[in-house]
Amino acid sequence: MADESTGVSALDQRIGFLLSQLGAHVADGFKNRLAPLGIQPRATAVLLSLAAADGQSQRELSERLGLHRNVMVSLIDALESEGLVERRTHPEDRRAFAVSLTDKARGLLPDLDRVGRELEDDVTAPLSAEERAALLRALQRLSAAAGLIPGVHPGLA
Amino acid sequence: MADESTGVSALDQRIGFLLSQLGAHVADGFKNRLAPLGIQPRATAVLLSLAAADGQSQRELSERLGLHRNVMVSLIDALESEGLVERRTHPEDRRAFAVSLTDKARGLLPDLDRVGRELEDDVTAPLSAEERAALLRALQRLSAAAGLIPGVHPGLA
DNA sequence: TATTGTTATACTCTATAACTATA
DNA sequence: TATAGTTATAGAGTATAACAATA
Repeated sequence: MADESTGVSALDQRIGFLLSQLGAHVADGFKNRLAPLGIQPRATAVLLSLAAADGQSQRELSERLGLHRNVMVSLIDALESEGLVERRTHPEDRRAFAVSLTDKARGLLPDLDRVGRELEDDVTAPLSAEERAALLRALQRLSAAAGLIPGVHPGLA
Repeated sequence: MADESTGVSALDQRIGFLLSQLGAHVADGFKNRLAPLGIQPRATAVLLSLAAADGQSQRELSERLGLHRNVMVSLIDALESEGLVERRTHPEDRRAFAVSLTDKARGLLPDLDRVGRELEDDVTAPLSAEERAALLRALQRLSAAAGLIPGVHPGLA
């Protein structure tokens, strides 16, 4: 396993390295496939979070996605100028906005889902259905054991 | 699988998302474990590349690691000021340097290897030895099929 | 004429703090 | 007094182009 001259294991024998390498590759692929839709990964995270719970405040979105609230301002600014979200008056707190998806954004959700599915199909193409299912279960267990919040990407921050 | 109200699959059911999520987590963990050694992931990549082939020029290192040559200048500057590499005269090209590991850097290699092993053990703790081996093989196949160069991390760039 | 290493420049990102209006 | 959103500022990081020495 270890190179005789250096005593250092090859990185491609390391699960940690492979996870990180493949993870970065997948993240790049996702970003590239998103580009034609004119949307970025962070914006996607906001849209999906709002799809699950519309009308969240910017603070709620920031906390859930692990971003600083200052960053959320320009993110929502961009989404609003693209007509994908609206800042509505918050029903319970006049300091806050209730950020809400527009119809245009709802029309985009299936595309976002499709991009994710196509990417997954491409990346896992070498695996049989059984191997794919086993990999999914293994990754879910590792993610849970690492204390990662389901659906929250640490690289967004 | 898909949420009834939105038609969007949960991200934690997606192999692509999980790979990216875990990959970012592992990369963070690696960076954190490296910090006490006073070294960064990029610098680690340079040291490991030199451990495999000492005396490479900055251009060779740049190409192999997927970094721009301008970035390599400050990277080597930092490593040199820390006493981990030396710029020697290149035996075949007087424009170039032969970047060489110092004894101090060679003494650091086992630590770098240990960090990678400890991280892998932590991340894969929930898996049996058999499951771990199966995961390693699956990730190796996916990495190869994706056209990734063994041992080269796309996120370095 | 092309290439290696270097430097300068502008551009983007990020982090911190401070401000306003509400609570 | 604390919080939601915003803005300003400085620092880090990145990309581009240009330069001197050498091929």
